[in-house]
Parts: sequence; structure tokens; C-alpha cells
Amino acid sequence: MKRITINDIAKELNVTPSTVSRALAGNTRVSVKTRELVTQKAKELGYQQNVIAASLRKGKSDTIGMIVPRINRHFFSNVISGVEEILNPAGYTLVIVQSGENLIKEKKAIDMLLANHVGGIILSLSVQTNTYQHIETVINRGIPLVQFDRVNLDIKSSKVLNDNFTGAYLATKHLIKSGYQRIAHLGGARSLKAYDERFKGYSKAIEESGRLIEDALVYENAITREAGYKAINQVMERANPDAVFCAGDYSALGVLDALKEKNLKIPEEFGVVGFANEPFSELIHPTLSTVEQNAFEMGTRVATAMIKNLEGKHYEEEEVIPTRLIVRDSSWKK
Amino acid sequence: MKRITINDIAKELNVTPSTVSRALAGNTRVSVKTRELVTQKAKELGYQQNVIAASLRKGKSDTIGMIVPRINRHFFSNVISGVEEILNPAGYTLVIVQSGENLIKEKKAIDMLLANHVGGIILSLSVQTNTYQHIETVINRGIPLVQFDRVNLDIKSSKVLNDNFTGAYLATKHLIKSGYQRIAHLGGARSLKAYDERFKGYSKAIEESGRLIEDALVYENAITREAGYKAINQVMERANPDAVFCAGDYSALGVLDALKEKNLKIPEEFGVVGFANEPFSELIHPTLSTVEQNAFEMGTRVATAMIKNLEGKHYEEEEVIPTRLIVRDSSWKK
DNA sequence: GGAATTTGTGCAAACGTTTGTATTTTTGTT
DNA sequence: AACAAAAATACAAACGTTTGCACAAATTCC
Repeated sequence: MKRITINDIAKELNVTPSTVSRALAGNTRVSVKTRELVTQKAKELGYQQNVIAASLRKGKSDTIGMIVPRINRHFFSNVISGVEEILNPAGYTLVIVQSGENLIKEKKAIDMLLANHVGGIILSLSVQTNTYQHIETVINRGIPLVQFDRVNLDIKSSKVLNDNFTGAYLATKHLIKSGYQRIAHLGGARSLKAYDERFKGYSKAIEESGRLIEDALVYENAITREAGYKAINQVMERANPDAVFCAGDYSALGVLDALKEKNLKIPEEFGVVGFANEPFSELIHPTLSTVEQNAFEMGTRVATAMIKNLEGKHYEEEEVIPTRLIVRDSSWKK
Repeated sequence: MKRITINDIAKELNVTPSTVSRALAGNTRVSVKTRELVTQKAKELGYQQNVIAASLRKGKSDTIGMIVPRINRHFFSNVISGVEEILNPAGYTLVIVQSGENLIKEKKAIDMLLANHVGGIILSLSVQTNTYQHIETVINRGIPLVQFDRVNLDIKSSKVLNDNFTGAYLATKHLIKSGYQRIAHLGGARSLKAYDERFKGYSKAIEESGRLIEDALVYENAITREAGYKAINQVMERANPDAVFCAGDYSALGVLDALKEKNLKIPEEFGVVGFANEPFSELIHPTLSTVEQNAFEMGTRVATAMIKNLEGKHYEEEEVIPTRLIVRDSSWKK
């Protein structure tokens, strides 16, 4: 019932714990023969390394903290899976914490992770976050930080981003090509690069078509279903749009609610494109055109960046993952 | 840059580390005065406990491991939120690992958590799991275990269950009342109590209506969209059903695919009820009748049970969380 | 006022590793 | 066969806590 330690193995084999330790680590300073003997005996006794002791001695742990706004978002849970895919086989353990899109919880999460001496922190900012003191703390402690998706550019760290700009650009261009005239945009908080880029992609496409960006067609803070519903109603009152590019699928869902209420035909009278390719987007009626983010790949890239940070030092690359437009029924005018 | 330890505090105050340790723990064996002095100085120097060292010495940690099949299931991510709600304020840290519905990954997850000396393990079994050796290991190590939802009854531990029986019973009864005659059931692996109970609830309702349980109307292992699609096709060929109660919403989704393909009118010609109230269920067309599980509450109960286990010993209560039938368009025949 | 008790601290070991340095054993060279 | 070099192993300290036990000082009791 008691736990097997390297000392137990050492005694059985008449060697010292240090030899056992080195043998298990595959150190070539111990002979091939003893290495085999040790691994053999370790398996026989059912030895499991005491990670706690090891990380105390080494002064660092193989636990990586990951803070996401919510784990029940398709995008985030897939990023997590991607991160695990790389981190687990590499011997790291992932601790996931939710900030709930809440600045205070985000701060607490960071405190908690620091108290637990995590080896590194992977972070996607909450929408609320407008102060960055708590994140500087991480940097000052010398703990590797990798930001992804919802990133603050002023903070020095590795960053992995979606190609929000191109996704938004293609989505808007698609609406233009489909013949819509007055294309609105429901965006997110522009303090977050992700949403700012989506706005910029939208703007670029609109301008390229020879039109003007009308303030009345743009609504900045509407990424939930409810906010989307309210926002599109306001925009329809003031700017007479016939299509909308939403910075999120939930927002687009709210738009569809409003359109159904007004008995507008989709896509004939009104076009809608969302962002994120949430699972529901292909299940609803009409199916929702949207921009797919390669969440899983983003996760693997994030993890790889983290490992580089943990091994070498100061890897501060900024990577961009491509996005892809998926055209469905909500925007396809023949 | 260097980390403050209790030794630093001790030196500054001319006491020993042991006193500091006791003071910070609020031990009454150290005088109120020194206790204040210590906490004061700790705050001043920005001391943060080294959790690693503490748990090495104490032989246990305040980290709780949680293994779920997938975090991107609405149900599981909400249970997680509920668990966090209780565990975090109580000073525990939650480590989440996915088994991916895979026995081998589940075993690895347990190994990893044990290697990390977690204080307790919260577990919902993968569908694949049909051997329980790895879980016995947890018990044998004396580590508190709380099972939830997908539970094995033979394993001695606290358990928190959904009232799957009543949910399934009400769902089936509702189909009967709505006038459907030949009601099929697409279930999950009956080795898991959750699915077995759903089958039993279905059976009870069918029998109460004076009908017989027909093997040809029951299909045991179909909980994904694809499996649901295939299963209902088979059942329709062999048993001529006019309604189905599915043990999961994804399965019901597959059924809807098949029904649309056959141009059957829902709910007039065929009724469908799912289970889980996945977010998409109210978004699809027709909206899906389903059974709601109170995932968040389940999470809080799970966490509470875990804390009881960690504090007292051998708390092996079995709790049941009520479920609720939600009637939508897929089953409502007027 | 002296013995017995309580109260507050200190000492030192322990938790299970890792790792720099020292020591022993083996190998190779002449 | 002697000796240097290389290879394999041992020794011991360290990581930052916690905690049983010892001890001194302060308090209580008769």
C-alpha cells in the first residue's frame, strides 16, 4: 500500500538513490546494464515518480496553467484539446481555469497559478480585461507566457492568433459579391486585437468595393445572442442594412431571431455571416455562413510555443493561424 | 526576482522558520503577537506559500483531479463550472483532464493524477470503460474518489447521479400520451448506470401503458449523431416505430437526419425526444424535446461530497439530482 | 516560595527527488 | 605491471515546508 520510491529500488539493487535517479532519467553516466536493471526493477515494483518532490528539487514544475474565458465554447475547448495533444505526451500537465469573462476571476486565476508554481501560463484574455498589471506580474516572475486569440499586443510574450483579418475580409467580400448593398457589422470589444482585426477586415472589404464605412452600420459591443438581437434592431432602425457580418455566431443567432420576428426572408432579403463555426451553426435553420477558426491547430501551436519558452528562453514569435470562410444558407443569394 | 520563503520572514523577525510556518497556519501555539507580526511581514515581503514544498512534506495536496470524457459537452462543462464554484473558494485547485471516451487515456489520466499526488479524484467514466482495475488503484491508495453521472456502482465511493430513470420515464410517457404507438429507444452502453437507468425508465413507461418491450425496438449503443442515424435506420427496417426516445441529443440529431431523408413529418408522423438539453436542441428545426439535467447543481454537489471526503473520512453517500422534461416541437402532436 | 503546569519557541528530521563533487572501479597504454 | 584516463557509482547537500519533541520562560497552584 505504501508508495515505492527510488530508495526502495536502490536498496533492492544495492545501489544508491542517485544512481537510480540517473538511470531512470536515462543519464549515460550510468552503465547500460544498471540502467536496464533499474528500469526493470522499477516496473516490477510499480514505481511512479513523485512529481512533487522532483519539482521541488528542480525548482520548477511541469504543470502548465491555462486560463480561458469559458471552456464550453466550441473554440476554446478545441484549443484545449490541441494543447493537451502536445503537452501531455511531452510530460507536462495542464491545469485549466475559467475566467468567466471576468477581470477579477482572471486575476484570481493568475494568483492561484503562481502560488502553485506552474511552469508556464497560457492565456486568452477575458473581454472585460482592460488593465494588465496582473499579467505583468507573470512576466516579472520570469514565468513563460503564451497568449492566444484574445491577446494584448503590448504585453511581451509569445502570441498565437487567428487570421481574423482575412476571415472577416473574406466574409464581408462574400456578402458584397452576393449582391447585398448595405452591410452592417456587429463586433466585439475592439480593445481585443481579435475583434479589432475582424472590424478591419470588414472595413477593408467595404472600402475596396468603393463604399464608405458608415458609423451607423457598425455596432461595437455585441457578441452574445441577446446583444446581437438588440444591436441589429438598433442598426436596422438607424441605417437600413440588408446584410450583416457578425464577429461571433452567437451574435448572428440573435440577428436571426430579430429577422424572423420581422418576417424577413433569409438570404433573399437579408444576408448573415457569423464567426467561429460553433457546432450549432450548421444545425440551425437557415444554416449559418460563418468563418471557421482552426482551433485544434491553434492549440498545438500554442503548446509548441510554450515548450520552446520552457526550454530555450524568450521565444516571442507571433504566429497566425489561417481561417476559412464557410458559405451556408444564410448568405447565399443566387 | 527571487522568491520569498518562510526562512526570509524568519530571519527578518529573528524567529525560526517553524514559528513562521505555525504562525501562517494560524496555530494557537504561537502567540497572537508573533502571529500578527508574521502575517504582517509576509504581506510586506509579498510572500506566497510554496505549495509544492508543503504538499511534499504533508504527503498530500490541495489539488483535485477531475476526469471527464470530453469538456466540450454542454453537460460536462457545466458540471465543471459547478465544481469550480465550490472548490476554488474552499482553497482547492482543480485539474481537468479529458479521457476522450477512451479507456487507455482514462488510465493514463489516473496515472498522471496519482503521480501528481492529487488530494482527490472526481471521475465520470468513459463509455469504453469495462475494466476497473485502475480505479481500484485510486481507492487502494486511500485517495478520495467521487464518481458522477457515468458511475460504476460496484466501486466504493461517493456518487452523484442524475435522476436518469425519472427523466427517461417522463420522456417516454410523454410520447405515449402524445399518441405514438411504437416507441423505439436508442440507448448507450448499459454497463454505465446512467444509460441503464434511461433504459429502465423507458421500459417502465412502456410497460405501464400495457405494451411489451420489444427487443427489435431497442438499440443499445448509439449515442453519437452517426450512430443514431444508422441505428434508427436499422430499427425502422425491422420494427416499424413511429417515435423514439434517444438517450442523448446527438443521437436524436442523427435520427432527425434520417427522418428528413425519408421525408417523414415531425412530429405528425414521427416523434423524437432526446436527452441532455444540448444548446443546439432549441436551435434546430424542429426544436428538439429533451430531458434537462441540472449539470451545474450536480457540480456543486460533487464538489461538496469531495470536500467531505477530504475532511472527514469515508463519506459514501449516493445523491440524486432531479431531471426535467422539456417538450418542444419534435414530439408535440396536437 | 517552590513545584507543577501552561505557553511560546527552537531544534532537527523528514518528505522524495536531483545534482555537483568525490571516490572507486574498470579500461587502456606503454 | 604500473599508471593514467575514463567510466561507473557513491556521498551529501539542497529544494521549502511541516511537525514531533525538547526546552525555557511565564504562569498557576497549594
